[in-house]
Amino acid sequence: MTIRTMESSSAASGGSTRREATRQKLYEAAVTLIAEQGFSATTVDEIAERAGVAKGTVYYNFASKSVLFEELLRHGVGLLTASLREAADRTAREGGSKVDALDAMIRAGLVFIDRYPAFTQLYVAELWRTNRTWQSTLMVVRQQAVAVVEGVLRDGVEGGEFSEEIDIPLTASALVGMVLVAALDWKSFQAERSLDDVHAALSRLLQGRVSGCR
Amino acid sequence: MTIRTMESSSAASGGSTRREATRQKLYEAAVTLIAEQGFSATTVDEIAERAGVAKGTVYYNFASKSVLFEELLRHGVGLLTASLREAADRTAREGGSKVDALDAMIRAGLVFIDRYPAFTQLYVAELWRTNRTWQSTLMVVRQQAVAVVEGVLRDGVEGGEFSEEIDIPLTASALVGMVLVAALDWKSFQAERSLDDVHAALSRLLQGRVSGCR
DNA sequence: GTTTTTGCACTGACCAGTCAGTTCAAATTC
DNA sequence: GAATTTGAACTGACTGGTCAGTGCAAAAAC
Repeated sequence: MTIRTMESSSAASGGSTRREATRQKLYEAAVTLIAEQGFSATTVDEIAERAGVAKGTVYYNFASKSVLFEELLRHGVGLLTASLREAADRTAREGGSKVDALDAMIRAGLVFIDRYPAFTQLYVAELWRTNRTWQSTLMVVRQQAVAVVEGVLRDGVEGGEFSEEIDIPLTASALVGMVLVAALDWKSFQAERSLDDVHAALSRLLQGRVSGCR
Repeated sequence: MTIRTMESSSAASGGSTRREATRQKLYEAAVTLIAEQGFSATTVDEIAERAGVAKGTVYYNFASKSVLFEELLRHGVGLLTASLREAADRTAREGGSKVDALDAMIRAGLVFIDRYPAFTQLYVAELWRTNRTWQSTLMVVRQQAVAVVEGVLRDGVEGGEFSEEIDIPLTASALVGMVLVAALDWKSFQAERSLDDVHAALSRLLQGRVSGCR
């Protein structure tokens, strides 16, 4: 058991120290490797090599391989949550409806996945696992993101825009799933298509315009 | 290089030999362990122990750990595809519309995930990875399943039931994602809810009845 | 002069895959 | 029908390699 005192004392978030730059390089190296191969199949030596640092540096900056991964997860989902919230808020500010807000969040989700496909991949791969040390981190972080969608749905029901009958958590999950899977398939199997294209298809589905909306 | 003559001569499919029973036990042991921990983190010793056989038996029945996993994938997705196709065919036979067919397939998907949650979990975790030996197996098998959904969409467009504007592969992905993520969240976070409940929520979403269908 | 990084040798646990040997039910022989 | 043989199925101790994590002295960065 290594002693590693206070990870967060000096420059917890967004610091511009040298250390922060090294950590960023390590995140970037780890994210692609773990997305490709999975956590267990990725070695610390590989991560260090891809980041262009010595192995010792990894352990100078993170207590362990798992801790590196956990902080990576927190970091990534933090970005996503901020982006979703920003999309919802912007729509509200501009006086859009709640469907507009959902639509804006779909786009924000697509933009995120477009920019960080490896992170998304890795996140999906770990999300429903059990018995892993970082499970609780993952749950917390998931809830933060899903809560944004649920909030918009709740507001929509209260404002009379959505049916009272809808099941908020389940509908939120389903919407997230729709975007997630469509986007991952897009990136994996038809990477040449434009974001607007994908967004248009998902919008149509959201608004029930597939089956003519009888 | 071990010599392994004709795997399939005597009782290739559904045979009731002792060997077949052992393989089944190994599949069942492997699927839960790999779903929980991932492929690399799961040891062959663990699989053997949970299946109640000796390690050597694993290697008597499968050329390697990866081969065991690949055959497990093929086996599982085979079941899913058959079930989806059955749902689509049944609806057609009974004179249902294409929306009815999609709805029946959503239910078939939920039933499958309800029965084999571990398999689903493991499948999702591996699907978008790259650089793994079983990647091609996974792609083939994925396409079989998605093709069933695409087929129904295509028929629906031809028959005038769906808009000509829809993007078939993307919409199919999105529908699959909707069911997949909603169902995994259901199993992981609100396992007490009934299948009918979940199905109702997804039906509503499919038919655009969320936003009142203006 | 303090913080951070490097390079590298080392350890101990763990694990995929191997192989010589065992088991036992069915086939063969007498 | 009792004795013997066969071989597919199974066993588990063993091996060779891999990898997370350590330790530390010296260099570099600030």
